[in-house]
Amino acid sequence: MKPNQHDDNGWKTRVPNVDVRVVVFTVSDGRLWVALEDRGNHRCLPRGIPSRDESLDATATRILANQMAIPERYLEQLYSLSQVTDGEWTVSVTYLGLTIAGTAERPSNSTVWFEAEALPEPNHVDLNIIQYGLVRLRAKLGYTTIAFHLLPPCFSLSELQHVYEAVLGRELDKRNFRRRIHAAGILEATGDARREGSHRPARLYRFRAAHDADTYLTPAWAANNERETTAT
Amino acid sequence: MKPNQHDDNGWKTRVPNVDVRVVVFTVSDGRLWVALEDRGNHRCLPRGIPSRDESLDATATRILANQMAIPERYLEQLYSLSQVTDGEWTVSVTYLGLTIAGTAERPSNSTVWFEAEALPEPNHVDLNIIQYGLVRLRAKLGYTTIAFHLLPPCFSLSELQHVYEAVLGRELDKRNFRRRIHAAGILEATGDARREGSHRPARLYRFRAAHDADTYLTPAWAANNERETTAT
DNA sequence: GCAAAAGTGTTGTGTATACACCCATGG
DNA sequence: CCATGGGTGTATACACAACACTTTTGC
Repeated sequence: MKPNQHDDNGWKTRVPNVDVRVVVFTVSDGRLWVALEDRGNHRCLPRGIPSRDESLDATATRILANQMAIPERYLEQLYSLSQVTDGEWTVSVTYLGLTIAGTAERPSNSTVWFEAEALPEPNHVDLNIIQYGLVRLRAKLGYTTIAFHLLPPCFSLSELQHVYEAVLGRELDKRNFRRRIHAAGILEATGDARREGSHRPARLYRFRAAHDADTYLTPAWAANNERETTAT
Repeated sequence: MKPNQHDDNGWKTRVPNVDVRVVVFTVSDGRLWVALEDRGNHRCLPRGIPSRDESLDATATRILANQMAIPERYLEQLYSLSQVTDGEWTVSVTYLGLTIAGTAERPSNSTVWFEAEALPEPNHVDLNIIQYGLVRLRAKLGYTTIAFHLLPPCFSLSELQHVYEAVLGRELDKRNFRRRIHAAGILEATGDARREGSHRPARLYRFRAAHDADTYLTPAWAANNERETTAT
């Protein structure tokens, strides 16, 4: 039995611990990465305990900002599950997070990035959560503009395509991809171009204001219904 | 302050209560209904407290079976949220459930069904959950076979179409609907027909074995990762 | 001039939509 | 024979996949 277990007075076995765990993805170098927290002898998903006065979304943001020094660009709740591990009963609320590679000002030394295809030995629960997060992320690429959040405000179409390819794990046809993006009407050209090699410069784009389409499967009310209410 | 609040010893404000709430839909009489629990002075979503030795899915099933006498056919987790209501901090894990109208053997007298379009005065949190459940159900009609669970094992194509129409809240074209269903290859004719009025009898169908496509956005591991594990 | 990435169109194929009439039965 | 719901096909528009070459630049 571990010290913080209180089977004797009974309450600790009847009320679960609640934690929030976040699967943060980023794309860098044409590959997809997942942030894990380095706890010396093992690595696990960034996690933390919600407090009474914040929403679960806010908890997830706080975990990333304070513990991992990761400035998150996008957060979406994934799934909740109950587990008993080493005698501790925990209900975990899991989140999918996206960020831009290399945007942390002072990278936390407890944050380590792993390629999504070559993860180390996280526990089974965390591994399942990561895999499910990837399933959701891949699915959402198809019908939302979620990929925005993996890119800086200004980018080329090739960069955008590389993000899609890194997440999906397969190559896409350049012409079909560009047609689809243009048809969606979500980009506007900045007018600038970027010269970065012995080849034709790339035109740069930014996303238009209305990014809201990707809150599709996330209930709109989830962000702000977490304050005091009166009804039961 | 309510009696079960323990601000003085501190732990109750630092560990939330956890409950599970289920939005159960059924289709009957061409309309969509939601089950609420009648608590005398108010009505709310069926809810209950998870216990240590069961998964959250199992909690939801138990709530429906024991409290509401509703035999659920389908369950899918919706969303989790944290709220402080009347001084009580609660993390609620919400579920979408489907059932077949009139299948309860001994209907519970605390279960009342309301039309989804004409709900009474549930609290705001529950109302939001119901609306979000409906959004998810509608979305899933399009790309899964979730509607199966709102019908008995044997049914006519018109009955199936009526279910779609009741959930979506709009009429569908009969020929396009039937073509789509047939093209999906998920039905097989029983060979029987049903005579039930002064008109041509309807051929009856059943669903083929492979219903699993609707576990799409629900992680496959969610059902059975809830037992004791060893790693952190 | 050549290597390297940017950029551009057409064609076929499948999928969704709109739409109107005949069929089988009970009374 | 008629009212009622069951059952069927076609034409059109749109979305998606396959596919190859020209452009601009740095060196």
